[in-house]
Amino acid sequence: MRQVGMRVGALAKRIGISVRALHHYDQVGLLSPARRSEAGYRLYSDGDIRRLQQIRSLQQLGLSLEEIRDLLDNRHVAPLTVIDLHLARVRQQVVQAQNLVDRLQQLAGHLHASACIDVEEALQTLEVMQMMEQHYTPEQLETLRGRAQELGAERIHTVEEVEWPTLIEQVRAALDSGQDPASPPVQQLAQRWMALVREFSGGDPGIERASMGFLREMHDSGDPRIDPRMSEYMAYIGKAMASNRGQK
Amino acid sequence: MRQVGMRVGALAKRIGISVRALHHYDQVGLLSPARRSEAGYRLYSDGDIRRLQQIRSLQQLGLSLEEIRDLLDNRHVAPLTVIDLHLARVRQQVVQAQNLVDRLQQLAGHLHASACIDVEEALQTLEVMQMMEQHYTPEQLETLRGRAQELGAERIHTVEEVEWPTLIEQVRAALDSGQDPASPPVQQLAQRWMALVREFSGGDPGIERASMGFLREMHDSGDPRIDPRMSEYMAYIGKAMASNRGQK
DNA sequence: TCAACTCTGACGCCGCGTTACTGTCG
DNA sequence: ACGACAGTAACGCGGCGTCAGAGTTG
Repeated sequence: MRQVGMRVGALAKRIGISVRALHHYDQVGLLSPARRSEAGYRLYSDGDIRRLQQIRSLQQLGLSLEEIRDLLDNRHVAPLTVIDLHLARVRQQVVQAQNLVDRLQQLAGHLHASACIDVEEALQTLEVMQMMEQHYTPEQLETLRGRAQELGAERIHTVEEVEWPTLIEQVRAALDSGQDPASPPVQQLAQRWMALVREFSGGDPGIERASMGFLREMHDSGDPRIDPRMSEYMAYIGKAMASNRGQK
Repeated sequence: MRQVGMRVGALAKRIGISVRALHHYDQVGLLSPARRSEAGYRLYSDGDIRRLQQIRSLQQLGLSLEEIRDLLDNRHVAPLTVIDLHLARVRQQVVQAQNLVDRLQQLAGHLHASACIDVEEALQTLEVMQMMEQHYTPEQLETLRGRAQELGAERIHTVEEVEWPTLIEQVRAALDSGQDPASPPVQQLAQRWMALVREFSGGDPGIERASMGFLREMHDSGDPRIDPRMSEYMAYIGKAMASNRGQK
């Protein structure tokens, strides 16, 4: 019995694998049975079984069938290199999956907090968060989080949904009516603008600079949540602030 | 320009995606352009762009295209559930990847330590380690590791490669020559057997019991590294030990 | 007319799962 | 002659990459 070798079904059951898998290994040249019966049945030798066990072990380490074949067949591929490279890959996977977990937790947090918030809204929040993580340094993010807590969710909501839109609209009106940036009304708008920015940045110049890049990036990417004329407004307010500094 | 919509190439460049991907999204009904030109060119509206951005965001969270479609199309699939479920999946991924890292590090350690050790040898070590992790409790493993350090690598090697094989061979000879398990020579072999087991188990009865299951498992799985008559030897030695206890 | 773009259609990847149909063994 | 096996061949999954060949646009 042992001499003639095992057939696919028996081997599959013994190792805990599917017959199809064995067929596949044969097909790709990873494990071909030592012999065939007259009827063409695959007959696996003890050596084949050992090889199969090695294959399974290496598979559980996450190696691809091709890598396993190279490892077991070619002595010239250094196991050290293969394993070390693979280790680096898997480490990378862990990091990325962990990042995913973090972001998903944030999103889940938003969803649970705001009860029946819809996907789009949560996604907007998430997108902004991701953008922020790209544009601010970790310390700046820390500072911003601190400011946000001081201000409270209500105040933030008011500013984002009421005060900024109102201010932007006033700036647009002033710009379109051709008012001089140095004129008192526009100066007042500029003051208000700076006040709002300061309220969130906490006066940190690094954060204010980063915010500029952040806004420009969102604008350039054509984000429809950003007023397409935002750069005009910013230039206009910039002139107003410059004339103010000039006067002083 | 904005009214007629963007064509694939432009949209692809703007979002940072391939044209093929957009074709694919259209094919699977994830994102179909608002209109088509007379020549059949896909023309994407601003709404399409927003949707595409949402798609990309959800993709970066690791959701499948199908899940994304369901989330964005059907309001009846609760985002909470989808996200929470996915979060659980990704957490699982992290755990498994971390386990992989641990095992790979062990393997890499063996490879680096024994310089030019070949794959098979390292794999054997690894397989045994995995078997051990299944059969011993974490505390037992801790104990075993402690014992192994006390004994030193050299002593372990001697026992595994010389003393055990020698003892097993003597037991086989005694068994095959039909010696009475209660006879003094066999009693001595049993003493030696127990001494070797105690040297590694540290006398912990839980470990000794687990080791029995461990050996039997390896034997039943037909591992060619285990002497196929091992269970015979164990029964024989068991009798010897029993007769010893009976005498006492 | 030419380049740059667009279209559709089809195969390839990886590790098999899943039919579907035919042949062999006891 | 039947049922439990074996064989080969083929498509399918996910998310596109990558041709190939033909038509459109500026």
